[in-house]
Amino acid sequence: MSTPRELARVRTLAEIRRLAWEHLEQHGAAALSLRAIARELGIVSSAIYRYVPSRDDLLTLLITEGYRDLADDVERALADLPGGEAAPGRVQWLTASHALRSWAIRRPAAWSLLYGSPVPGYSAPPQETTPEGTRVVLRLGAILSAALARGEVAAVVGPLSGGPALPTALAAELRVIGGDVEGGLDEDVAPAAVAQVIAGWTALLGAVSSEVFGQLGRDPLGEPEVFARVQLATIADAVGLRDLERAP
Amino acid sequence: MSTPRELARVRTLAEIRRLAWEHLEQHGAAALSLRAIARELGIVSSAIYRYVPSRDDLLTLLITEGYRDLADDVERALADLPGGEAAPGRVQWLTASHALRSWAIRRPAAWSLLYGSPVPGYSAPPQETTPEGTRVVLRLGAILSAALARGEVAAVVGPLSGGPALPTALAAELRVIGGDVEGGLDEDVAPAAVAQVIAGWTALLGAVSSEVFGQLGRDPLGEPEVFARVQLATIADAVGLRDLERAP
DNA sequence: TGCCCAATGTGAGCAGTGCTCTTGCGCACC
DNA sequence: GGTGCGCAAGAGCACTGCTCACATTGGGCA
Repeated sequence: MSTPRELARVRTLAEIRRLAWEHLEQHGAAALSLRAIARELGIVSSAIYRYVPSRDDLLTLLITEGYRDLADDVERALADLPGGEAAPGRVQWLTASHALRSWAIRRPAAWSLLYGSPVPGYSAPPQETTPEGTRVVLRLGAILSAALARGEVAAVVGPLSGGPALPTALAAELRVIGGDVEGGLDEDVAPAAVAQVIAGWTALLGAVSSEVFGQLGRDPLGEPEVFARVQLATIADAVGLRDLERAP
Repeated sequence: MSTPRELARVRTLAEIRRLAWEHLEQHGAAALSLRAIARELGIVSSAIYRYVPSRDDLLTLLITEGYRDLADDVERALADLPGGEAAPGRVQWLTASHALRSWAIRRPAAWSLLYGSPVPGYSAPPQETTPEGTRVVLRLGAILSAALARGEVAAVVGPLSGGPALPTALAAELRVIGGDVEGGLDEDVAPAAVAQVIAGWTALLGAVSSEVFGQLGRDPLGEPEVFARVQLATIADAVGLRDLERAP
């Protein structure tokens, strides 16, 4: 292994991915063109199929790479947090939220690819994208579970008290994570907590997507950073994460 | 006016819109093909340009039509509400939320067109889409404003107390609506309320989009209706709308 | 060192797309 | 009853994904 040919091959493949991202950032997912990539690579259009089986496979490649990069970013931000896992749950959640948002702002096309409307005629193969794609949600779930176990979460509100059972694969995974945490999650509280995490997650997706996609009008607010901070803090509130410094 | 020719023209245009929606529902926005529509219309491909200037103009047409249909749906649901404007704010908000969601479930491609990632190379002309596109948010803002004036909204939480000013066109519009309501909104509370509405709105977008786009895995929960109800109720909670029957 | 064959690059070609242009037909109006 | 305008037809351009037969070339083995 690592013969010159294989080395050249991975180099070419990396260059293809780089050009593909460049194209994606400029022209959007649906306009991703293998021919254009081949052209910029200085190669005839058909030769690209020596490296990438099809356009859809390239998309899958980019999607998993995007998920991985995003999750790495979030986990890096959490690792840089003073106190680490011992930091207050709300601080961890907000750190992850802001890492999520700034990644999306930095790479709007990538965000669009991961969390925008699905590319027509293409659906990502779950067995390849799911592992990387669920890392962030699961991390958020772990954060909330830990905070819950430490009593940092306000009482679950409204319709969720004694809420309905939510049997789902994601819920199961989240409950597993909850089980790993000191104290774990007893049966009464777990379904509601799972619902809270998912609700917070979809709210995060909505807030970030609205900003990235310009859904609130182009440059809706004079102060995007301030507004984003308010939005993300509101979501942290909605999830029940108490601000330990303000309200003891 | 209404000569036979003009009549035939509007009939053909309506048929084009119908076929376009059909195509959209089946193949997605980016795959919308004028040639295919012309083919199904029994017309040669170039003839379609007598009716629709370009593919992008057809998209604009569909987008405004979609916004209008959605807003009409929401307002119809609110009009059918027993009590009408006098109904509790939370009931009105939840009614609008569920109308929004079921419209999205019923017309996923339309939802994707309106609130998904923007179609690359195309951006909707704001002067044509904005009026219809903001009807639902503004309605939600009016509902929250009214509820606020009637004291049905829980104290604004966390970081929003005395929150930062949010000077924006949307905020201005929302404040105008608030001014129409009995009692109006005084300066202290308005910015926070505006932030609440926008936060609730983006959360709604996120929740609905996650469900429509299958972001939580395909068929994530065994009981989609139950889960949606919990999600939407959580958002109503987050916005601060109190459940008058449960917690007086 | 030299040779073989697999890995890679080439170019033509098929079917599809959006869009433009010229040509000619037929209907509606005067 | 003419006739001018609205409309359809068809060819054509440039682009896409993808396939296939063929040419080239360079790495690894004898």
